[in-house]
Amino acid sequence: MPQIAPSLHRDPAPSADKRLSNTEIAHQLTTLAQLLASAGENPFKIKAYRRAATTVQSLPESVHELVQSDADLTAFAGIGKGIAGAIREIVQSGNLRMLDRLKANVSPELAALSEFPRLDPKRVQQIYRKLGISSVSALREKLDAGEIGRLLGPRLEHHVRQALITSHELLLHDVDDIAAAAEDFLRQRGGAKRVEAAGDFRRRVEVIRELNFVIQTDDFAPVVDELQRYGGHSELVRADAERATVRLPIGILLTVELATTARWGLALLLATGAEAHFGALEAAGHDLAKLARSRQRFPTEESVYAALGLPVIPPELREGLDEVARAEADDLPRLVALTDLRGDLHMHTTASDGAHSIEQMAAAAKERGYRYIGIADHSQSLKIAGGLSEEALWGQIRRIDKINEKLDGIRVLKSAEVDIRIDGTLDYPDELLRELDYTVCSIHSRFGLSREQQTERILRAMDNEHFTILGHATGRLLLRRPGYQIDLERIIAQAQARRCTFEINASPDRLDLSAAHARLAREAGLKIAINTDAHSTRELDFMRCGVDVARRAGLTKKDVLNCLTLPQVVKALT
DNA sequence: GCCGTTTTCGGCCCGACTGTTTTCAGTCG
Repeated sequence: MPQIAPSLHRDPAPSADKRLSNTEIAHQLTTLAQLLASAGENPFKIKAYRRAATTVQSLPESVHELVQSDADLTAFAGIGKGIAGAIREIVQSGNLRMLDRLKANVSPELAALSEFPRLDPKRVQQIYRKLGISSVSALREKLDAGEIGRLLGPRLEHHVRQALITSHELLLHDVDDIAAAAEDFLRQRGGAKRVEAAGDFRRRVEVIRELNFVIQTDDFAPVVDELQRYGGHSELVRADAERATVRLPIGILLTVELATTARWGLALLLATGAEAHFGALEAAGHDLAKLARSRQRFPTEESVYAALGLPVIPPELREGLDEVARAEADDLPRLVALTDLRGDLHMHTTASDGAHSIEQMAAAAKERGYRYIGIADHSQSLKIAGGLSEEALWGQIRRIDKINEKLDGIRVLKSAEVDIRIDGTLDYPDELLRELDYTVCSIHSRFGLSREQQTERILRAMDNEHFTILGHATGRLLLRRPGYQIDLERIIAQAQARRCTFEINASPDRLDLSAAHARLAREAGLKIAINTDAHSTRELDFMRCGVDVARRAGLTKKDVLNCLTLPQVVKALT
């Protein structure tokens, strides 16, 4: 079929032809970062370009338009004068001279690698040499054939796989800001009259692939049009008269569903999920599908659940576990809330790898309404994190006593994040551990032990009478690293026998215990701590993420150790 | 290259251990 000549009716302005999306601009910045990395440039400079690229990808506004309207790009985090200039050059000329120069100076295979921002050029060149290949397509073939794993080991294989597959998942904590921006966008640019988040995000699932909103508007088509302009351009994945999905520049999907006032509650419930929850409702004889077919009004979720003869089930519990049975028995838990927390039992200070002093952490905690905090700096064997020597911990104990004399309204508890050594012994002698109010004991080494060995290691550690809380029980890092293998049921049984407990580590990439694990611990009757593991005053705000997990696990404030008052917690810890 | 409750320079972890690709790169917080 012959090419059709461009229509003469169209706007002929050449500069308007190619409007770069934020994705394309960010891509140039990450490509540049890759080439700088290959050229052995200053790592901080490389990081700066990567960070700026992420910022560009996260913006709902079109950076192209921002440049054209002469907006100040340096107002955005991680974009200073230099990178703002680079972005302007990309938008105005379509390319970046520095990038072209660097490309011209490297071999074609290295230049090709720069298209894959997460591929480490050094490691790939190593693979190229050993396998006698020189292209990304060959690399992909070798990966698929299992040769990289077989010849070069699982770690390199993992690296290549991660780098070649574009990530379409984000941590819940990172999506919080994106969801807020998307909601604004839908109201202001889309003209939506009412917007409410649903889906996994509303159920507070720890990793998000798709962001869902239910919206109300008189005209859905302009919303769909506008969504495709999100971040300059967002690819339309699917759309019909009442539902549209785009892929945002940052990688995750955004789905918007139209609802009326009369059916708002039903639409919200259906968009919130999870499928397993609907399955559990159906299995218990609650015919949600019939309600959906009816002409009845369901303006709120309350009205939907009421029609099913049930109280409202909190979104965090809608996973098809025991929530429907508990709702039927009028036995839904009153889930723990952020305001129920009275303290935080795991944080670091400048004594090890934290950014703030004991006094600063205490002041910041007091501002958040806490009555106590526990300082749990790293122990001596964790050199990289500046773990405290025995002498240093003795000194910190004395210092905390002095600080407590001066503090008003908040008490600092003495603790340490004590390494569980390979043989299951703790990283400080008993006579020192005895001086602490409690301990957080964690594994920070030898993740590769077998399930049996790792479990034994923790069980042995719990034999120590000074063991109080198991820190980040599995060591997982979401989207980066699976945890080490443990037999949690045996460890829970030992915790019951030895009067130990667990924490939900609220660090957004840990969330460890997971909701499923926290549920098991709760069912065993253990009181679980929700701890931020904060390394700065700002990270005390991670508590919200831990509370999300606790709620998904069905925890009430009675199940949470640091919902106790100061006298109660002191008693519970002795 | 960015940034500032250590603000216009000098920071932005980094240091010991692990384990096999057996000699240094990856990994822990």
